Amino acid sequence: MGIDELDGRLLHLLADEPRIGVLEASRRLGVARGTVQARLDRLQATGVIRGFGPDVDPAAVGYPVTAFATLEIKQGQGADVRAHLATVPEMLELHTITGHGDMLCRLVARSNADLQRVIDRVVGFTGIVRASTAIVMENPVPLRIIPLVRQASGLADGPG
Amino acid sequence: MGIDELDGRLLHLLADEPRIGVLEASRRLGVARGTVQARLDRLQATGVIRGFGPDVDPAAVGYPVTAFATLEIKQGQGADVRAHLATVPEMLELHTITGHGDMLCRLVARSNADLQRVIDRVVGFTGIVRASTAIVMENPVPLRIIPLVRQASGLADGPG
DNA sequence: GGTGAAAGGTCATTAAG
DNA sequence: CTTAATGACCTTTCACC
Repeated sequence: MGIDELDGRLLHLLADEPRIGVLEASRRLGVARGTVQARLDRLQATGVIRGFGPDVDPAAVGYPVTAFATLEIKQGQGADVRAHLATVPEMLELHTITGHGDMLCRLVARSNADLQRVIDRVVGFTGIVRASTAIVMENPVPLRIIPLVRQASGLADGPG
Repeated sequence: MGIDELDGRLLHLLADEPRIGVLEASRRLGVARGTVQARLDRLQATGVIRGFGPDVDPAAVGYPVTAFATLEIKQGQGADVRAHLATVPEMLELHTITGHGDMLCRLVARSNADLQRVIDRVVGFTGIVRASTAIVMENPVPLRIIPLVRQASGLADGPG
């Protein structure tokens, strides 16, 4: 289940320089080629590394506005609502959560005005009782994983 | 600012098969290698592609519990709170938002019990007036970008 | 450790806005 | 005229056996 210190250093290296090769990585880590290859294979096989997909910035493709919407769902309508939300391209992420609301989703839009259109499309569905939206103003900490990897692998702070 | 249809197809291809090479991509897209290379360079230079960092699953490294916390911040304490939150490895993402709360953050933990420890660490800071947490039960739509890329580039549905 | 393949760079030519 | 695509060539580097 866990990852060790070498896994942590490898992940950190890959995050810093994603286009690094196995050979170069083995040099930086001070281990044999085969070791890096085996670790990489294992990390992918166990699902630690889901993939290396391009990290696309929604703002850079014309969607600079982000918002989080909490949706209250009518009992028994969950599956239908999920299917509906999945068809909205501006809906980037959907969670079912505890608490007063039932679902939390991340939305993007071309502008604040456009956000209204997106929200209308999202909530324009029977089964959604109520929606409350919070617009993102700043993003002081963009989605990150390295600090957690350090924690999980027992790495110290500082570069590794 | 925007991206065209070829950019969209390239991003889609990269998302599908992240380890694809420039040469193979050029074959699949039916354009010259230099074209793919130029598009890739431009997409990265303009910030559309932030990087190709490994997509690490927090659950697979021992943090299967996800939660969203809304924090109400005392006026003028924003910067200090941000700095504090940034030191918490289990805090994966931080936004400042409109609405009743002032900040929204994504947290992970080793268990529901461990989440209490994380929350205590997060809110154990002067400047945070109140916190409300929603635990994620399911994630029907994990963070995705391709549908938005299609929308932005004018691609039709279906594979491409 | 060797070998075939691909990445990355440059260039001149050509097409399209 | 400016921008982009193309195919060619070359060198270094890597992945695989």
